[in-house]
Parts: sequence; structure tokens; C-alpha cells
Amino acid sequence: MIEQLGYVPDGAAQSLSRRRKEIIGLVSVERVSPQFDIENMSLLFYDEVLHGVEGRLREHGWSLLITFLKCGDLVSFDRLLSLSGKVDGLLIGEGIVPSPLLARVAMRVPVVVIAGAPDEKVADVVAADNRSGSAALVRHLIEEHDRRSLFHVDGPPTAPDARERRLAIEQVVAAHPRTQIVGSYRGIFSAESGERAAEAMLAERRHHLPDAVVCANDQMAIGVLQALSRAGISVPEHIAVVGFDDIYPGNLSDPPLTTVHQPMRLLGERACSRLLDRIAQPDLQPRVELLPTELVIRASCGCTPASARRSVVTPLAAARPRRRAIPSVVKPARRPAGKAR
Amino acid sequence: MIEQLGYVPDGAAQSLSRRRKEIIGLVSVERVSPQFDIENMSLLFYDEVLHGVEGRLREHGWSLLITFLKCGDLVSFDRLLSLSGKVDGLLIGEGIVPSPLLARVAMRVPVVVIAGAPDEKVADVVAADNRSGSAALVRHLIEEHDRRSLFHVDGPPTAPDARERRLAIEQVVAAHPRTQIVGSYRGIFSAESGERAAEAMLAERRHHLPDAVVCANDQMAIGVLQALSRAGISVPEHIAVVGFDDIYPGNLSDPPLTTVHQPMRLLGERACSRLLDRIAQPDLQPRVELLPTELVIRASCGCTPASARRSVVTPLAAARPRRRAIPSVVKPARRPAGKAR
DNA sequence: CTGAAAGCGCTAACAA
DNA sequence: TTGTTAGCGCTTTCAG
Repeated sequence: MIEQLGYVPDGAAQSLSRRRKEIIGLVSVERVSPQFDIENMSLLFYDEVLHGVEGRLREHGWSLLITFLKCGDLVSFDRLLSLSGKVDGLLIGEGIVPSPLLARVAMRVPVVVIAGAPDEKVADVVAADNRSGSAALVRHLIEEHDRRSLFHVDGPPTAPDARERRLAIEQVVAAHPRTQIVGSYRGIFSAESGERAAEAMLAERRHHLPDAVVCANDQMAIGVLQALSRAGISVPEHIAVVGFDDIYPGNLSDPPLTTVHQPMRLLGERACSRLLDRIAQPDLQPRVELLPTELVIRASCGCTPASARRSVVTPLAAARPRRRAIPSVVKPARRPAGKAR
Repeated sequence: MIEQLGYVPDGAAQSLSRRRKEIIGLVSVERVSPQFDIENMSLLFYDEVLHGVEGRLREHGWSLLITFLKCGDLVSFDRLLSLSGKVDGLLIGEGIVPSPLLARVAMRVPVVVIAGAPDEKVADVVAADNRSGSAALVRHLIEEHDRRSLFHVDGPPTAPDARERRLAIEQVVAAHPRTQIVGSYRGIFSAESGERAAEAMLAERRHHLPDAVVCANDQMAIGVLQALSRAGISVPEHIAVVGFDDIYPGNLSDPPLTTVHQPMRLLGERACSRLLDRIAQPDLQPRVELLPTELVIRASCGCTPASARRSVVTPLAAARPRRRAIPSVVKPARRPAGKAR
């Protein structure tokens, strides 16, 4: 055009005409608490995922619409639906939308579930390989440090992540003789619930401490660390503590937290790519993609800084092989249009 | 309509027809480094702002389009422009878009600058009151703890926040006899640059330590804390350390960091409200709104947990009085349309 | 190759 | 009240 002088095409008109909005929506959980009382994993997890998604999207010149939903909120389903009218596809965080509703949304618009349960049927899933990450961590505790009586700080029953991790732990423990889970506490992924877990543990076994506390995430591990420190119990001398996720503050805790790194940014990138592929080819089979985790050895497990290291514990491979080379440049539009249900 | 059975209107068509997209854009800085090497304040700052914005937007049923820009990136201006075609207004983080470009964007679409310099001319600004926050902090150090020789860890020269804070510090120091800034270091807001600051300070004044280190943000203060701890210098016994921002990890550091709380979420909310107002009434005068900060006393200043407290240091008041009651329900559309420059 | 015209799926103004 | 129609600002197709 002759007018390089500041003409900007109207996005809505372009979308309407092209029958494609070039916008995808990301649905993650709302921060419930006002400030720094970290309620759950979401805080640092989705923030990082977000950057991964945006980065990938940018390569395609698409935009990102973001929405926070309170977890069990019924009203929010309307918002989700109306959101689906503004985007070409949806990225939804695990556990935010109940399965049946998810199915209905997935009917209207391509959906990829982030950090979803590996047995999700109705939509694509991209998640970290929680199983092998947890397994490697517990194996490290047992085999390298000979910690054989374990206390487990679990996550909420509804969280598939927590379930995966628990299963892996139990499996590794079962595979090792003279090794057992001597107690457990069900937390809600918050630092505060970690503190409560430690207190509960101390109330029961103050004079008979387990060898290690295995937490379903870092936030709770940090809470455990704080409660233990208050109680005058030193880590890792008296007891080891490990987490999961590798959030930033875990590096700062005292002692630095041994944990499993989740590739959060990569999670966002892969989920986004998958969604873009599916928008291009709506008839792709739903698929689960598991991303490798990484063992992050710091000091809270009993290792010294010298022996610290990072190691990938999952081969980078999808649950099933990719169906084809990444198309990535999104093509087909022309779907029957909005009237569908 | 008769069809409650799953009909969802097409957003693009609605936008086109109503001449309003009911979408606003948020531009914040891209995380440069891959994972947890926190480059600058953005990491935890904008994540929190984001939630504030989304919350406010949700009340109106509008959506949020988010974009990350690398700071000095020239190419990104195109992205900004094309973004302006997809939204009704823009929220832009300070320092991301150079002033002249900002002016051009603000010509096309309403813009509010978040954490901007209080002397911004071309657009609305919503920012924390850095001046009084810093002043209160330094006054606390001097008057409560008698720390009179101060080392200043400054931020980048381009950051208005850092400048505001520095000015306030200098002013308070000048107002107190027998008090001086005995050295300074220019960091880049990262924890790592905080470590370098501490090392530089030690190299010079190892045997003649200042009474306190005043850092332009928490990340750098945490870096200082780490470097000091490595050097065997204890805080606050040998030297006090204070930060600014009140990011989460500051609570976890050893000792817990005394700092100034920025109302990040509120920042997002107010900025969003202001933008909505301005979309409703495009001819509003640009205005600066300063939000109150809060002194967060923990241990690194020399206070004991018992004496710890939080106190608001800025009255909740805009720089100038509000022009009128918040319209908030956005009305006017009908502007000349996209051809403008 | 350049230029006119027909939608895209809605909303709003208007006629019946 | 209810039903009809003219755009909204683009892209794309089809004539010229």
C-alpha cells in the first residue's frame, strides 16, 4: 500500500473475512489469595507456561487471549464458552474445567490440556512425565543416601500430577526391600499446607523421625523446611526433604531444595504447537505427549554441593510417535461455522 | 434465541459490528533467559500485574490479549502496531517501548503506561509511589537503627523506578546530619548483579563496612545477601540490607528481607480501570496516578521479628483528583475508524 | 494485471 | 412488538 504512514488493518474485520482469528486462548487458574500466600502450583507454574506459549505463538504471528478461572466455579463455564467464540483454539490447564464440560468445549473448538492426566480421552494432552521424575528422585534418596523410611506429603486427591507422583513413589518403594512409606499427609500444594504436614509428622514421630520427606511439590517442601527449621530439626542431617517442580524459591531455601525440574516453558511451547497443528488438521487423533523431567540435586537430599548435578530422567519422546512432521503453518479454515453444537 | 443448545456468537463478527472489540492488550517484557535466572523485575512483577488486570477486565466481560516484547527490539514495533489493530486499548509496561514510538501508538489507541515515569506526557500513567516508599525505608534505617553510612545498589540508568528511588534516598540522606552514601554500584535489577555489587563493595571496603546496603530492588538485595553470606559477613549484625518490591522469595531469604511492598495487583487493576475510562471518554486529560507503597519490616534491617510490622507510607490519593466518578461501563465507540494515523 | 463486488456473521437501525 | 436490511472493514473472487 502507498500508505506506510500508519495504516493498521482492523483485526476483527480480518478475522471475519479470513474465517480465522489467529488468536488462541489460554485458560489457567485464578490466584485466589491476595498476594504472596501461594495457594497452589499455579502461581509460578502457569506464569512460566504462559511465556512458552506466547513465544511459540509469536513465531506464527498469532495472539494470545488469556483468562483465569476459579477452579470449581460453575458460572465460569459461560465465560469459557464465550471465550471459545473469540479464539481458534484453547489451551486449558489441568483440573480447571471438569471433564464433561471439557468435552463440550472440545466439541466446538480444538483443545489441548496442559499438565493433564495421561488418560484424558477427549482432548490432546501435553504434560511432564511425572512418573519417571518422581521415580528417579526417590531412587536417588534410597540408593544414594540409603533413606528407607519415607514420609509422603501428597497433593489434593483431584490433582492428576499428585496421583502420578504418588504412584511412582509407591512403585519404587515396593521395588526396594527394607524400604517403606511410614506416614503421609494430604496437602493442597501450598507452602502453608507443607508446614502443617511437617507439624503433623512431628506430632506423631517426633522421636522417631523418618529418613526423608517426599513432597508432591516444591511449595509444600518449602513449607516443610520452614516448619522443620522452627522445630530445630536440621536438614538434611536429621531428615532429608525433596520437592517437585523446581520453582525459583527452591534455589533460595535453606538448604537448597533437591527436586525434579518440570520443563514448564517447554510445556507451553509443545502444547501450543500441538494446538496449532490441530487447528490446521482438526481430524487429528487426540494424543498424549509426555515431556522429560530432570533431576535437580541440591543439598536437601543429603548431597553436598560438590556432588550436585542435573540429569534428564526421561527420554524426549511422545507417548506415541508423532503422526507426521509438524505442519505448523496453519491452513484449513472453512469449518461449518458457529451454529454448531 | 431458541437455541440454548450451544450457540456461541462469533467474536470477530460481534467486534466488527459493534465497532468495539472488548479486548485490551497488555504489553510486558519478554523473559530473556531460559529459566530461573531472573533478569529483571519483570518476572514476578508483571505476572502479578497481569492478574490484577485480568480481574478488573473480567468484571466488564472484556478479554485480555497479551504480548511480550524484548526491550530494545526494533522489529517489535511492528508487532505493537498490529496489536493495536486488535484491541480497544493498550496497557504498556514502563521502558518497553521508547517514548517516541509510544507517542505514535498512543495516537492510534488509548494507552496507559504501567510503572511509568511520573513525568510521562503522552499517555496515562499508573505507578507505585517509589519516592515515599524509598524515603520511608531509608528513614527507618537511619532513625530506628542509626545506620548512617549507606551503600547504594542502583538499577539501570534507563529505569525510572530506579531513578525515583535514588532521588528519594539522596534526599533523605541529605536531610540527616552525619549520614552519607559512601559508595554505590549500578546493577541491572538481577540477583546476579546484586552479587557483583556486594563483591565490588567488599573489594573496596572489606575492612570498613558501611552500615547498610540499600538496593533498588529485591532481586539485587537477595544477590547481595547471598554474596555476603559466602563472604562470612552476617546480616544484620555486620551490615543491614534492604530491597524494594516485596517479591515472594524475599520472605524466604536468610535473614528475611526488609523491603517496600509495591501493590502490583492493584497497579494492574487501577491501570485497567483507567484504560477503560479512557476508552469510554477518549478526550480525558492524560493523568498520573501514584499508588501507596507499604514498608515491610522483616529482619535484614536489624529489626527482630517481634518489632516487625507493615505500614502504609503513602496516602491513597491520585496526583491530581479524579476528574469524575468512574464511568466504567464503557460507552462511546464510533471513532473515525482504523484509517487514522 | 488492475478494479469492482460479494460475502464473512453479526448488530442496529428501520419498516411493517 | 417482530421482521427485514444495511452496513462493520477486510479478503477473495471474478470480471474487465
